[in-house]
Amino acid sequence: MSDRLKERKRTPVSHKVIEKRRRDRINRCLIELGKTVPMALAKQSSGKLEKAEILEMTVQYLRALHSADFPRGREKELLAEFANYFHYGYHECMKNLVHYLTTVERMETKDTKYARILAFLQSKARLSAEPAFSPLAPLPEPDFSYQLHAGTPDFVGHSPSEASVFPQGAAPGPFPWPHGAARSPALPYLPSAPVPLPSPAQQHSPFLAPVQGLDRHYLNLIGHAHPSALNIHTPQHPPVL
DNA sequence: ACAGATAGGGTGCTCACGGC
DNA sequence: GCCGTGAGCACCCTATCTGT
Repeated sequence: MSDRLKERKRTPVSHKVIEKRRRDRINRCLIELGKTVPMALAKQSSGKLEKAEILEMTVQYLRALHSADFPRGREKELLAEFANYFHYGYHECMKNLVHYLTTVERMETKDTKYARILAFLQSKARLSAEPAFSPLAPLPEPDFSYQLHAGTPDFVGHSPSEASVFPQGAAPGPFPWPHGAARSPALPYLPSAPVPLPSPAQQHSPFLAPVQGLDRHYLNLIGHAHPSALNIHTPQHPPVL
């Protein structure tokens, strides 16, 4: 055996170190992917992201980039839409919660608990919006004015007397995410069930603006066969709010 | 408190490669 | 061709976190 090989002789300790370095490399690259893939970045900004999720989103993202009809030259625009779509979803959840609290729980908007819940969600929304991936399309500050003041335009029609929006007085749902899921569901990133999106005329908040630009390419990117799956072009459901 | 999920660390096994 | 080694993978164990 040569001296050079003797120097490289493996000991249990060295193997531990080598393995440690290898795992570190894997984790480093996963972190990089999390910062690079728009869907992962958007989700990461509001909570923990699993390694498996990062990989899944990366696969999905790469498939989208390599799809034949990906609109060349629109990459950055679409990346920003990916990020904004997550915040749009968060905003939609908040709106549903407001509806639930006021109609099902019959909570008064003056109620301190009501105010605290919304203040908390609002603070989380702001935090998650800060590092968003949006080099070309800065995230507009969501309009939360409806939250604490029933009767503002966004809030019109959500008095407790209008609980009939929910069938049998129940809360809207079932939500497409697994009941009791600690984390967001595995891919597909978007819920499989149709999601009622407001028509352009009903979109008052500037927060929704980026989403309006979503086209069939975007929808294909995230695994839906056709835009109608999300009712974006021809909403079949009345807007929740 | 408990169970399930996840991540990290350690170690054995296998394979490719280089020296003899 | 045989042998020793490094590198990678797979498995197991443990710690931590989170939801019920």
